[in-house]
Amino acid sequence: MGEQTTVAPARRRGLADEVADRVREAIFGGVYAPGAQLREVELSQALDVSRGPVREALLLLEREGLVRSQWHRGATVITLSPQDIAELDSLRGALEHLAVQRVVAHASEEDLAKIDKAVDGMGRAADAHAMVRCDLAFHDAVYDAAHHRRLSEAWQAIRSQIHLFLLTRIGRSSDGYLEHVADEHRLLADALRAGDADAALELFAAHRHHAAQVLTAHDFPPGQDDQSVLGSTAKR
Amino acid sequence: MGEQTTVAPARRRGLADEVADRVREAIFGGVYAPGAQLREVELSQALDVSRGPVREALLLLEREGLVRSQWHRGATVITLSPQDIAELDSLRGALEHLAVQRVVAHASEEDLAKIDKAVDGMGRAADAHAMVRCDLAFHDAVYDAAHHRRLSEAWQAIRSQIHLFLLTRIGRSSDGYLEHVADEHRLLADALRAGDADAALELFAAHRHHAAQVLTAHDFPPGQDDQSVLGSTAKR
DNA sequence: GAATGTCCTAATGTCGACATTACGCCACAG
DNA sequence: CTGTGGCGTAATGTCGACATTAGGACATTC
Repeated sequence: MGEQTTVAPARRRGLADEVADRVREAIFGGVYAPGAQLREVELSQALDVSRGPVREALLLLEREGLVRSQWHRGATVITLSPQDIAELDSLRGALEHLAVQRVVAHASEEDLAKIDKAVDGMGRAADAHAMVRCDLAFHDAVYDAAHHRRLSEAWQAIRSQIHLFLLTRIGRSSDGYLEHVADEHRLLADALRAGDADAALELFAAHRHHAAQVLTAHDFPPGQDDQSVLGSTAKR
Repeated sequence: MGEQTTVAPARRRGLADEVADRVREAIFGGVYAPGAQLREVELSQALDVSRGPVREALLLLEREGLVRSQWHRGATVITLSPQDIAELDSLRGALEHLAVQRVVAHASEEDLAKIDKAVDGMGRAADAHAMVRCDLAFHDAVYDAAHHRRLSEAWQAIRSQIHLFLLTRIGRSSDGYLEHVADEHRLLADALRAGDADAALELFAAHRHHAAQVLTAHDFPPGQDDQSVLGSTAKR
């Protein structure tokens, strides 16, 4: 696999980051369902740390939009309403739009290789949960290839929510996901490598729309107020 | 002024938010220059609070991108490199693109009135600092009118950096800003009210490009790798 | 003389205890 | 029976003290 031209920056992380990771995994693992309260003392006892790092970790998770905290009422796992999903879809669209443009414009062969590698990983995904992780890893690779720190941060700010969204999705309609997702991402990767911005943009938009439909279709009729960003860019 | 259809949510804020506000103002006021260290004990003594809220406030400021903190090395005010400005410009472009679309699609008369009001406020701006605040208030109003919580949050994540950018800008070329900015925003507001998405999009893009040029032009020749999102959609 | 190892200092990271707040229960007046 | 008020409890908000770490100055060695 890829040679590492520079050594890893060897940065040390505090307890807070560790705690944030554990809590995040717990949420994705179903330990804390959406809407559940995350009590500081409970977490600090369970993880055997003081409340300080736990507080800091909850702040980090709030930055990711995974939890919502209010004054003197603690933090709770978010619940994704249909409107939330529409928001995630449209915002993700805006971010990916920029990301795809930048990848097409100036991504190195190494960057593209990493994206391909992410696609390859989907073939080895055992269960749906693993596939979701691969799905996100693919998009991570795309944002990495865009070489845009703030864009990646903006993606990170909704990544966990998308993760939760995808997990909810496989809970509702597990069929058709495992089979088609790998092929779908292969198309995306190929379009990026081909350098065809418009084609890639359209494929990414279709990819998102396809994903969002599964959930919203069950809650209320289609025709959401928030259509994809695609197509309205140029035709003035 | 506008009738308030619902009472204010009356939410209480903690000390951390208060501290964050003070520190933010101090940075914008020039007390802490870009690159300066923000020591926790120093801040806690100056504001007469313990280090807990100060730590939390620094976390919040880091979420806004105003501060960068490293393990056991504390927080420092960010310094905006030309690349940073290019990143801010392009990301802001992606966000505004979505915002303008949504405002044109479904913004109420009340929303548009607030935007107009923000433009009116620019006429009464005494100095450049006040004008910068009005400038940001205008864009705040636009994002509010978009009625997209996560989009507003994404804007908040770069708002303070844009603020810093605009302050740096008036430090370099103070002429031409105070006179033209009000008119420029009036055009933006009118385009939004007219409901012409494409025209508004183009005006917003020109507005951003015009702002970014002032700074980047001094540092190195034009032709930055990161032109505005507008227009670069199709030609690959 | 340059490189290396060791100590010191000043900052952040972490902890446990106390203060403050919000929510629910229950009594009670209307 | 309904609405209001007070109280108790359990959580978060805040604080000060201790532990840990990074960076620099100094002495040491080859």
